Amino acid sequence: MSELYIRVAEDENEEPMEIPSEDDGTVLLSSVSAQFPGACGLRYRNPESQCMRGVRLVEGVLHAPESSWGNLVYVVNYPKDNKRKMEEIDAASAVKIKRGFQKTSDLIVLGLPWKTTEQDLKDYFSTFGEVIMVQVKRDAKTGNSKGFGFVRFADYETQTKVIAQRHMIDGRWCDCKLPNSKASPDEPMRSRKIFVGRCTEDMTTDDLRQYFMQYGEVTDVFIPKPFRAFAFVTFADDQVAQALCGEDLIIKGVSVHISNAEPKHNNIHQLFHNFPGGVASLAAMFGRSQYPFPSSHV
DNA sequence: GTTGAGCGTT
Repeated sequence: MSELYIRVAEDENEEPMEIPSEDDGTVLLSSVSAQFPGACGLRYRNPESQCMRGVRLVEGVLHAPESSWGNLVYVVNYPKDNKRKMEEIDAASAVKIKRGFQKTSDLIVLGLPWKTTEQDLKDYFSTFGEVIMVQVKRDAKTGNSKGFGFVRFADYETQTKVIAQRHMIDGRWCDCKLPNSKASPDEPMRSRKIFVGRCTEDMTTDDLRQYFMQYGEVTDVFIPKPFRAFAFVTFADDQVAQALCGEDLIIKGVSVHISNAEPKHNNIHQLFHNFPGGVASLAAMFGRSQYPFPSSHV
């Protein structure tokens, strides 16, 4: 065995990544595809001919050219048909990859004693792993607990463990489940704009812009006034927006829910949208069987 | 000041 690692890149000009070789000097294709999902082989530029050469691949094992990998940078091959597709998948999952492969989500905690506080929840769940968010839902007026809350863990393994068992919290058995809010995932609208639900009043457009910048270029942030607990964020790239849909993100310590922004209605629709009795009574007033205004999109 | 299956001020 000559080297421990070979240098692999997606492109000759990209920064290479070191991929481990096996004891016999070969490199497993699986080692490559672990870092470059979808990879089906390697190639390199032959220093003498300046032509690209393929690396021998036998049953998932990549063999060094001339018995040594040398100091060359090897370039990843993707299946021809899938190349475009792979790029799209990469872009769409870039957000998730940045954060790690297993995304955690908020868990609903059912059956909490009325007296249980967020500190109690945090203390209890911290025995399982790092807790990054807790909430106890309360009546806005009285401040009384509604007997349920939410918890979010840093690691997916923790989440899995917590869901799998019942929890004795302050003398009551409680259940942790994936909330219904994402049981029926909204879809399929390739918008560059996302709906940010469960915003709090202290979130400014700057806060949101600063936060969402990490995922891609933000071209607009809109917060309805007066406060309505949601906002819209528009990205330059629709794939960034799509990749975020369905996720719960934590901004200023609170969990916001990302979904597709529904197509914007024009002013006349907005005006009549909350009409008492609904659009049916409106239609009746207009002597028609249907909502009197043509629908419009985006 | 109560309660005990559920689902987070779109």
